[in-house]
Amino acid sequence: MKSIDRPTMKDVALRAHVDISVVSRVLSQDPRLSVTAATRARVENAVRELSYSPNRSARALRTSKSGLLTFVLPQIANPLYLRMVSGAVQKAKDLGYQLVVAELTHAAEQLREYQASGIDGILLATGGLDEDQLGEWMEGQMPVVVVNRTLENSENWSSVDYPRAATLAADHLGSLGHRHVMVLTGPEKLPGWSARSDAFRAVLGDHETVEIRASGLYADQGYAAAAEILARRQGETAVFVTSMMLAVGLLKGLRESGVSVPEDLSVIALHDDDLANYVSPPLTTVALPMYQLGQLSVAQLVNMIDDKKEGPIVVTDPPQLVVRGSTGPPGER
Amino acid sequence: MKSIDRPTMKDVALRAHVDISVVSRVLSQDPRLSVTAATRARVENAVRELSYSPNRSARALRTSKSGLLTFVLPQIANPLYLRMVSGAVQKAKDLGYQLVVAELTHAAEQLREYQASGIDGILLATGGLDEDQLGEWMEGQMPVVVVNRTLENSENWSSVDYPRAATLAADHLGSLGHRHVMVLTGPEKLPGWSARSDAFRAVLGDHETVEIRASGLYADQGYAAAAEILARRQGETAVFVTSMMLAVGLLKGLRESGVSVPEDLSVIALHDDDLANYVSPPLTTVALPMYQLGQLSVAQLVNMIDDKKEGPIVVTDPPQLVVRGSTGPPGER
DNA sequence: TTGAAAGCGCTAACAC
DNA sequence: GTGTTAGCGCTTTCAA
Repeated sequence: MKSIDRPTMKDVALRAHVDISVVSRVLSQDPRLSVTAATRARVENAVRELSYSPNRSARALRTSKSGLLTFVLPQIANPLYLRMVSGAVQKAKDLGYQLVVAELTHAAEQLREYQASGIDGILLATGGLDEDQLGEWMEGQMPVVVVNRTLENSENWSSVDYPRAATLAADHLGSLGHRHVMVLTGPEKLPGWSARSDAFRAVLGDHETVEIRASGLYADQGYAAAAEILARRQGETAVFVTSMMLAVGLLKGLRESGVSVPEDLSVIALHDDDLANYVSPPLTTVALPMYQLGQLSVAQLVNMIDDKKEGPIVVTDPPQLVVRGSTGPPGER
Repeated sequence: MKSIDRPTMKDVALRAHVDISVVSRVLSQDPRLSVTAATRARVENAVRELSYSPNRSARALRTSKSGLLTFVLPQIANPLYLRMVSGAVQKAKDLGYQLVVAELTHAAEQLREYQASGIDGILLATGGLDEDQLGEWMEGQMPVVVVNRTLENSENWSSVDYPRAATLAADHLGSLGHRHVMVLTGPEKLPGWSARSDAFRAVLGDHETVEIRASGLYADQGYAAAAEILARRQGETAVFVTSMMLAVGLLKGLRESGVSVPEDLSVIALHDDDLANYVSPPLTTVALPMYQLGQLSVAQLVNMIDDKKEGPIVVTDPPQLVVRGSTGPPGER
């Protein structure tokens, strides 16, 4: 399959009766441009008439910038990341980049591959790695933004406002009358994660709060955690889950154990997805602006590529409480 | 942020005491290579010592092949497509390509953009467009594979074996004792879709089968269809749903109408996802090899790019019945 | 304000 | 079997 020859800058130059370099200047919107209005118009006409668009490979070679960003995900088939990717795709397009997706497999060798592959920067979404493992990524010469978590030894991260979201969840449970609440959270003792439970406890828990760690972030690990929750429960009337898919699994576990939600136990989770409507009972959540997180992370990365200073990003769009059926007053039964 | 200068082919050539063109030949594994074993070894050593990897932009410019494939999706945030994308990413990497993801928005203008953006080919997953709308994509000079559906006027499509999957579903319901079954299917009268219900009817339905068309393929449209299903139901004891997310919504609709599944009505759906475990009752499905579909579609596309003849692809990995809680004998209550 | 020219790193046709 | 060379399409310095 052969693609028809597209017009080059030379063709445009010929048609506009100018030198190819003039075309280049007009197209690159050089700030200190020195082009007559007339010349510029001729060039722009020629571009339009030929429906010329620059050859990305040539530009990439010349400028040593590929115009490619890679979004590295722990596993693509995870609904949690989809809105983020969607936002990232949109923003990348706006900024003239294309977004390549990749799955994180062998961290170390993979980084080398990326460096070899000529991409301009990396978005790294991988809550599971600790800061040591992340080290080699951050120290490489390639711009990297770690998405959806905080970092202590680097400013190259972006996140949504988990403390605020956790506070919203705590307020909701508090206003319902809950005083004793368990926390179901992710597997690792990572800074981003403890921030979620800490903020939560700051509102609700002057007393001791039982915190259960699931062994992962997916529904099956939430399902597995149900048993531990029930075993360690001592009068708690609600569970705060720090990541939605865990709650989806938990709901199933509780159902099978004959615990009714929310009469016996209320459940609220961070992150929202259409899916929350379809579990039973529908899951009360705090929705977080993941689409915007994707967008802003790309913007941040591109700034790094352009050598503009850029600190960490926290998306300011406020989290939204979405009340569905899984929360209610305590001990209603 | 400045990336350190990577070694070029020239550096390798210098170190191996050969001409740059020899390096090129060794690296491109030219079939009719004419290189001494010794020279080849020297080159390979130099490559290793410098950890050289070719500059993709330069190669792209020279060969006018970017090494980029774009996967166009109707909406990224749809679990249905995830495994496909995952398989495609994996295969693309194996074949030396990178996979760019994009969302389908304005079909017409977008195609032009792709042509301008220098990608080598397109995977198009968009069950919603009819063959006319697809026309401009197929007729362009760019290789396009339409993924997950059949086409009548083109061979450039790939699909899983929906008829076989539908047959599996029908067999399951049949062996359970169901004789009167409704079909809930997608919105359009597309060839790929009628194949699903036709195959199903071939097994079960000598008699007339009521077919309900949902207005989309997502859970909310399945939810909306519940009312119509119940209104038009005349003794049917099961529903065959041609796409999983519809069934997820349907289950909720039935639950809210007080219909118990599977006692009052069995539900079985095409496509499987972990999610099916977490709805209530767990959904019986026929799992389809979507990961392999992603892989094979990429292979097919790359063959087109390489001018190798390639007909349509139907993934041969067999569909698998996954019995969960939503199917049972009719009228058990 | 515009033109000329070099060269980014690589491949491939051709010469030796 | 190996080297020479032209040039892919573009950006950018320098000269006019």
